[in-house]
Amino acid sequence: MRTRRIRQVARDVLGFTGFRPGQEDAMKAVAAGRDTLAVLPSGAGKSAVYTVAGLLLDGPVLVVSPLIALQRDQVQRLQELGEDAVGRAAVLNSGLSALEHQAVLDGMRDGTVRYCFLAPEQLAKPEVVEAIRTSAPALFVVDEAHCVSAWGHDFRPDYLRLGGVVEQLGHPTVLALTATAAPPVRAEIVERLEMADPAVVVAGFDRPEIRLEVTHHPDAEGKHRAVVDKVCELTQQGIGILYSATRKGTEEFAEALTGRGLRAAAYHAGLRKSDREEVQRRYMDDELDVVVATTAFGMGIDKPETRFVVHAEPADSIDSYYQEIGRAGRDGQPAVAVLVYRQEDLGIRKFFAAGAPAEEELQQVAGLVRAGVAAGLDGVDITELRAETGRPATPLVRDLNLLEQAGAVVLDDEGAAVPAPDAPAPGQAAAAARELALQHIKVDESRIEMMRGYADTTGCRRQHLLSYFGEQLEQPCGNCDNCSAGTAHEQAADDGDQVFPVDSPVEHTEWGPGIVMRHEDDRIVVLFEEVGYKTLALQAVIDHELLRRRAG
DNA sequence: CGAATTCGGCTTATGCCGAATTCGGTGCTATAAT
Repeated sequence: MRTRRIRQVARDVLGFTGFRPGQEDAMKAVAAGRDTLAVLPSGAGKSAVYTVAGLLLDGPVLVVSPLIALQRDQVQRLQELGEDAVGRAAVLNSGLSALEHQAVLDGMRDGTVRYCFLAPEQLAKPEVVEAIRTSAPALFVVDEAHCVSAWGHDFRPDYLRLGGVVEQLGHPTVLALTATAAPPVRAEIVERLEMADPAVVVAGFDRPEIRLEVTHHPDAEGKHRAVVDKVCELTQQGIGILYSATRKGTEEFAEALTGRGLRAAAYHAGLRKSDREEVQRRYMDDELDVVVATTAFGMGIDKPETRFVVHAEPADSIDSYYQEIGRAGRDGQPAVAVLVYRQEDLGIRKFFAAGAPAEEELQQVAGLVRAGVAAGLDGVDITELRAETGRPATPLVRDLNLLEQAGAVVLDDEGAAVPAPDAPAPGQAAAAARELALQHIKVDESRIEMMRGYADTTGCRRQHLLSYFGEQLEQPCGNCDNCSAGTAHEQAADDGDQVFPVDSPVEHTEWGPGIVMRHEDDRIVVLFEEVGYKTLALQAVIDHELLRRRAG
């Protein structure tokens, strides 16, 4: 019954004659009012889920999207389907005048605006949340949901507060969408968005058309040459993206490649907005052979005939790496992902992962909250903290989030902080909050180590990548450098499988509780709650009784 | 964490070397000046 309605709407509105893997399952779960996490590859397939499910639900659809450019694209896509078919779609952001802003909220309330796209920062404003609440949204979509875990902790902390927003809105059905998320990232998304007993749909993870290669280089100069040569070689076959970790790196590579006769341009967040748009437009219009970019380039870029993605430095995690190489070969034709690897380049990722707030800083914020409330305020908000400390808002929000997790403060609907009922003294609270931040850093560093593991493996690279995401590939893929070189061999089930099966909960003598993620030859990889991923030699584990199984 | 740049000491005048310092990625929003 519901299945028929879904198929009918998908056909009538989107012209679908069939579904991509996972799409229909996700639509069904959402249409049935169930919170859903859908891990589906690339852009087009995901937006269809909320477009269709939204039409079957009674009430407006709210879509949280990280970039304003992305929001505009989605609105345009819906507009092309016709207002008669899907209703009105609108964006809600700081680019609107006060009048326009109000008009969108009014439109949601009177039912004329069916889809509303906004960034999480909009939902930090209580009056916006309140206006949306009265429009009784039926569906709360978080697009690019991996941003919750990737950006929430320090860069865009409002992502961490979306769970509270969902509650304030009366818990409409929540749909989280992403193209990549390893199991612990999935768990964090579910937790942060306060999703209730969610349906988890994972499909179409493998991208067999992308050939996987890693080349190793001991020195910087040799690596630089290898990057330029590789890109020159690959542009014989088509266009692509070269990722570099720094802005300077993108400029230098772009210049070197231009010198080799290629149409190359750098892209990073330090360029003027108009220049960035121009580079993107040229890439989309086939006027460039290669875009040389930092991580600023990618989200929302859909260029299916991208033939290659080369990395001049490793990404900060396998999650990010998979996201970035996934931009190649979306047309289903052969493509290639090359990591030009030098061990020292992991250093810059470690630098980015560092940076816990100082204890004095946290103590000051905790102290100000306490003093403010003692002086008669209902709560201390960011504006007051900015005035008192002279520090920018983003780190202050991060500090408050850490203090909240440490049980020192409670944040109300207005975003104002009050001391928690049994709050520890500011000094203790600061120590606990800093401990939490250090724990995040350890986990981030362990994710970087997993990137090292990918670079160093002599096994099938695709098996390695997919097992990181909890997917098993039975046979070596035959489409990576290790398979071609003959060093890849089937990952045979070994003794470890009997004692510590994948997914089983374990406890380490030093690192505490964790979950077995995968087996690699004579080693096992465990994700520990407090220290992140660790690779352990199975023999040592057995000899020294380092791990024991625990009930889970 | 590592690369690039600047600084300082030594030395004896023009430059050289090691030590110290700095810098490095993602975007929203609000606000001020055209």
